[in-house]
Amino acid sequence: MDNNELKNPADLFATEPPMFVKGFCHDLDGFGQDTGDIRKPGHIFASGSNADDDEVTSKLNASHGPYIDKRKGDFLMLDILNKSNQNNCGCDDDSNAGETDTEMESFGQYYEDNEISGKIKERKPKSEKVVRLNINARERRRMHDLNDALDELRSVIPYAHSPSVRKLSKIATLLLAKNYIMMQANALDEMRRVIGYMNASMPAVTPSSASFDSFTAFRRYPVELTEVDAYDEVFSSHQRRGDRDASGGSKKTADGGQTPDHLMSGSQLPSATLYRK
DNA sequence: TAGGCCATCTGGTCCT
DNA sequence: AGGACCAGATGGCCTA
Repeated sequence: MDNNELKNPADLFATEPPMFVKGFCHDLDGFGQDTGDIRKPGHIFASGSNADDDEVTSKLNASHGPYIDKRKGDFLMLDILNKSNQNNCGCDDDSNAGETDTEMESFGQYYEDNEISGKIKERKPKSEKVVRLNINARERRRMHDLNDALDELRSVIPYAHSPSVRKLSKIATLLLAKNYIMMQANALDEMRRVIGYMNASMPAVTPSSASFDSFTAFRRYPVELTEVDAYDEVFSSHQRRGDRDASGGSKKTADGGQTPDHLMSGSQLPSATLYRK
């Protein structure tokens, strides 16, 4: 695509190729192939490491509730842990391991009875449980922060913010953000050309030096457009993966909802990115 | 029911 | 040593 060509911003926003996605899609494909059988619903995995914690989480957040509910669950788990420590007179040694702390026992079952491939793991002291739970909590917090940042990014991306439209997935958010940045960069570039043209033909309307500096400043940070050729390959990869939206344009969802054309045309997004709630 | 998306746990690695 | 970051594994929810 000629970068100097005047474009409809919406079209550019929708069709610019996702440069960084190639490896990502490849990884996703590999992921699906490698673990597809394991991930089928109902599969019972021997480790059970997450199962026990998930069981607790499920009790706290019936039916995979909203994001915030999961956080409640996390904090509750830590509360239980703290209570456990209090019940143990605040002692932080391992001497109290395996005692009457039934709450701790219930959600920390993994640490007690974890079984992989028939091998019983040794019991871990409570201090290790505390360390592990703290690490888990930190990781959860880190991912929550990451998701918060993604939410902020979503909030500034011009897409359908209607409550009837499901929020963008993580990958869609990143792709659209990238396209939006490229669209803005191209718009600036085009404006710069127009101003240059006007400047040449009508010296009397020369823009102020200050505004012109902003364009030259922009040129110091040129947008890399040379890698966009990879898009076709990436896009076709999406199609190979069964992207039903590959034809682009609006589509009706099962309950009659309609996705925004400017987002779906070009189909750079994974399927089921946007649909009515 | 398969596949997409997600949250979470976990162990490893790197950095301070 | 502790925290941040990362990637793999797992299971749940939802949609087509």
